[in-house]
Amino acid sequence: MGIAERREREKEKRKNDIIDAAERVFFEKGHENATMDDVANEAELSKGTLYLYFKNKEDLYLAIHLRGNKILHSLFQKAVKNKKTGIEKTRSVGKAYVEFFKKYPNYFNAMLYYESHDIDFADQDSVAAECLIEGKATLELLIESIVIGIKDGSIRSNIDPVKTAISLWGQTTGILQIASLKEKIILSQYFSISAQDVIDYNFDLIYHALKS
Amino acid sequence: MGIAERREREKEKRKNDIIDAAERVFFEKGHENATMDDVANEAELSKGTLYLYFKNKEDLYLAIHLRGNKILHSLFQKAVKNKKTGIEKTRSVGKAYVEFFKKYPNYFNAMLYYESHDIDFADQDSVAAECLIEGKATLELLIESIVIGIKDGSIRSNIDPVKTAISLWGQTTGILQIASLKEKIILSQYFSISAQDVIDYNFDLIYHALKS
DNA sequence: CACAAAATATGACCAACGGTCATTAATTTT
DNA sequence: AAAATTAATGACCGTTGGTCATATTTTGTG
Repeated sequence: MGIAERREREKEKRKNDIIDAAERVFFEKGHENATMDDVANEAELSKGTLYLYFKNKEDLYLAIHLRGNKILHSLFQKAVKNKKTGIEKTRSVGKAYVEFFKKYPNYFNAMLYYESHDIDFADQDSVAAECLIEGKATLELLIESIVIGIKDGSIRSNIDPVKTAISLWGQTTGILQIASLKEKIILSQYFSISAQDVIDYNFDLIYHALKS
Repeated sequence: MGIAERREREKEKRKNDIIDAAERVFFEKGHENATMDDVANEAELSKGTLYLYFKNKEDLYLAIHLRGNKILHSLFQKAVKNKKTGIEKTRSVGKAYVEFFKKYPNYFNAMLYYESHDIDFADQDSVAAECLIEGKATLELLIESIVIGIKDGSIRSNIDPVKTAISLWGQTTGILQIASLKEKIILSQYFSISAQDVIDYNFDLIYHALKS
């Protein structure tokens, strides 16, 4: 009964090839300016075929985001491993997020799209649902770091790990969003500071809020 | 020479009427699902006329955002006035932002659009350029509160007011973005916490980071 | 008032794009 | 080899943002 499995493999491969093509197109033109015809051409498939593998344009873009989120997840895992104390782990996770932002700006944009749009999670089989699971697993690493920090005394004990993790996630995403979209006009032109300055500065603030 | 002035007034009035109509449409359907034809119908004008007053759909939506930002600005002014110490002013400004988020969810959505999209500020006469100025004036109030707090000793002196203000702005926007878009699915369903919990919690974190 | 000039407004029209579906092609099963 | 199932195609459709030649209204002039 190897046929069904082979077909499954081929289907998965084709799906991946489409995402590969979609990345080339979306990363070059951006989500708004990229068209499904572009992707079809790049993938050397007809447009209709794309819709056999992905529900719609958003679903396809979320598939790209999912790849990015998996990268981020592994960066978080590395970050947690390399440090001893909880607060160091926590800070390291934050640094990993910034590293992700700088090293994979295109994936970061896909993440921003995910974070700033009202995604439809209703369909359990959609890519969106997968993103949700992957996103939770990623956040869980941050929560765990904070828990460890409370236990080892490096983080003050009167905080709530889950709320703190969500706060940190939202905060940092917000800062990186500004850094990404408003650097030229607001930061540089109005206040003569670099995105990196604000990012670094934000870390100090957070550190100050958490340490015991 | 009253004619030119009257015409100018009438032009301004018409512009406002269009924004009024646009609010009704955009607020009901959201930015993506609202069409320029909808707005034209609601305004009882032809579509072509809309384009005499606004460059494009985004410009019209930004005009709505500008109204929202002016409301926020006045809330900030009130917030600053009512408090004595710098840290109280700063906290009060934060509370005002949350009040804005709750009381004017539609304007808040317009603000989120502005914050999460790559707006074209090139044209000096566009609504986008006005938004920039208004946004800066609003942020300035936050900066000023922090400066006062450093002077009166309620905020620790080794922070940078501008960077802090930008950080707080980005952080809070990030949190409110999550609260707004991901409440149902992530916060409630996954972690059983309310958006309000996270917002309040975030305030405590920030307070902790700033106080001397 | 009559007529020209300027300013406004109109809506038919266009191009672009996301998405669909009847048809065709390829593969597997019988 | 024929039937049945699965996969792929691309012409086509509806919607929408935006335009522009034309029409209407208002203002200026003799």
